[in-house]
Amino acid sequence: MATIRDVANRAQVSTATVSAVVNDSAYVSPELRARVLAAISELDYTPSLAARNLKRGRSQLIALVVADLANPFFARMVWAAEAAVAAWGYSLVLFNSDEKPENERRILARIRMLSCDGIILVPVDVTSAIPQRDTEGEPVPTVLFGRTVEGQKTDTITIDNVSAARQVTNYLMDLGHTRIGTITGPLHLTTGRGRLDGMMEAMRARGLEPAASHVRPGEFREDTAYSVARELLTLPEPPTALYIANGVMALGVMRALADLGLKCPDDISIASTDTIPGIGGLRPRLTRTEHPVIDMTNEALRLLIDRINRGTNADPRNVVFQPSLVVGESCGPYRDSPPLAR
Amino acid sequence: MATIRDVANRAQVSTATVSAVVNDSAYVSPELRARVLAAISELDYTPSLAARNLKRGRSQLIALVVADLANPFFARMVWAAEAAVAAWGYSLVLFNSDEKPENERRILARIRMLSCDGIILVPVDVTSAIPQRDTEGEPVPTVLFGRTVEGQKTDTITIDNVSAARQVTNYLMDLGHTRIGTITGPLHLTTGRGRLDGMMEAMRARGLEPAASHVRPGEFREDTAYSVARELLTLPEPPTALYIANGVMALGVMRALADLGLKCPDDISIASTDTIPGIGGLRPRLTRTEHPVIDMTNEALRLLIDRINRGTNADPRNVVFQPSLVVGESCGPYRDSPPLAR
DNA sequence: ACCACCTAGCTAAACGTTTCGCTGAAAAAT
DNA sequence: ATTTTTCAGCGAAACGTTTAGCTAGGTGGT
Repeated sequence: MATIRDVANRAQVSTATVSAVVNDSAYVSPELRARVLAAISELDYTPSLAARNLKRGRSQLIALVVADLANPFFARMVWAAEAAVAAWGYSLVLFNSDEKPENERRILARIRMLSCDGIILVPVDVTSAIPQRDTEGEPVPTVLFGRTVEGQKTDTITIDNVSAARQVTNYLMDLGHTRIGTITGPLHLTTGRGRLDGMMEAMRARGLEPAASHVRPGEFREDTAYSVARELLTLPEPPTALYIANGVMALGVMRALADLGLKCPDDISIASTDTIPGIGGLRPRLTRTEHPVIDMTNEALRLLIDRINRGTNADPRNVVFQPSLVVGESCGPYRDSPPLAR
Repeated sequence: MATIRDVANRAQVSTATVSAVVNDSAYVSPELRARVLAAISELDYTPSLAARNLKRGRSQLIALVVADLANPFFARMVWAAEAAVAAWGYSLVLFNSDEKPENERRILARIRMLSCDGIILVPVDVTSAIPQRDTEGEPVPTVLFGRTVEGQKTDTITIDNVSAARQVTNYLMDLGHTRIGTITGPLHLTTGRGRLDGMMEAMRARGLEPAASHVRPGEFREDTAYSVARELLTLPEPPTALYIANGVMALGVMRALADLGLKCPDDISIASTDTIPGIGGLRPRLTRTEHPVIDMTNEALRLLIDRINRGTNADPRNVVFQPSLVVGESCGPYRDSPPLAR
């Protein structure tokens, strides 16, 4: 492949002149510019970003590390991130830690080797470590997404999980439900913990509390939620309403209802934090809080590009998005003695 | 950030010795090796992939260019590709051409600049151009995925679209349906064209042909399929069965049915090529051909890594996956005079 | 005519790594 | 004891680009 030296030879100019034309970084006379452009075209010259990176210390790469790429929530985030990164003139390097700390460590080491200009990270745990450029501690520009991490001075983009859960729980209580169960996310994550806290706070504010047997861990996984929902729904005294802590688990719960021959809201009311795109149009429409994933991702990129350009000394910023309740068709007023599952 | 020279200084050896230790590429005495490893640790040294790339001519990057990242089919592909690429020791650079030729051209130019070691490309059109390393025409190792391109000597991974459509259409005809409609993909794509061809061939083999008004373009988009389905289903003599050419459009059709108060298979039978993960568990379960996206993606990566290692001179390989019909609950036997939509 | 200033284009070093070829010391062969 | 062979470790060039500093020629002022 042709290099800048080949182009310089062909155009009878220096490499500095070719570089000035390619980058439009200095005045070059029209005559020389025309010769350089002709040589570039004739030789089909493409600059090497590796060489440019080596000289300038910028890779034009943004790393995105999601926690569970199989989750449609993160698929939407990837979609938005790719578009935003392209719009800013970068390329997206995608990693999936699959909720494993050892994967995350290896990925962050790889990101240092690639000398990515910035990172968007969905941390696997509250102790995830932001990579540093060197032992003196200058961090790679990083935005934490959706979840926060202890003791780290980085920009963060989160949603108000407590408020999301509170809105859903209040809605169910407004409909008269008092026996409300929940299927939770992992409680070591700020998202999982915040959503359970929000539900508990909302119920306690009205002098209520879920039965211990009605609070089950679903690990943010569809299949786990499916199993747990079957258990909940076949208890002697099942809940009359369910708060489900993410969209993927909501899908599992809907599958469990279908398999048990139960309908919502006839037999049970269900509502969730977030949903799955695509099923939003199916009946019954799920009552849920909506996460503005696209807006959050775009804002994360804006913060990150700003951090890359302005350096890492400025105070970190924490942007908290507010979820909004979307009332669907999956919740109804409390009624005595819902039919037992068969 | 520490460089190999810093490590060499600290360990009192040469950069060649440090490189030999880091890469395990030559014998180094235990004493020197220990000194180098200690220095690496003390200085928190991370090799620069940019410098390595410049010297070796290998970036350790694989580019994945999908055609529509909003489509869950491609989201699954991205999930599988990230895992496979990581397993082979590469990093994944993700691009979304959004079915636009001008995006694809810009993306392929960027991939050359990044000197990606290989590309998996879902081409936007049958005339998409595989990038060359130089004007002498040595191509970047590339595997075309799902769709093929005219006159290009590259490895390809496809599904037998004709067979997929034929299986679904035969199933519907076996149930007694003769008035079968279809919502097609873009016909300039080998996938869209192949599926319509397969349906036509299957019907013609039994002396049948869809009514012209029953063949509508859905562009592989959910919202387009939704509109088109409403039109089809409110015709004076609507089809009694529908073949839908991809999973996303099947979702749109199901939404249209729900909005029109129609049920399948009671009011109409519907079946599709491919589906959307996540809705497979909801009722009624969609009858469909299943695309082994994960297997196809893994095989694409195997072909690509092999091509990277062995060079681009070997004959191209074309692996065609066979879809399999999965009978769900969305099709029933033909019955006279299905109820009209209200 | 001479001097001062400006500027387009050039030279060459540097970015961080790899690796070829060299060399001095040790081991083996005679 | 001498000669030959082997090998661990090293020096330095190269990968392709950018850019600081230099210079020759042109322009403007006196």
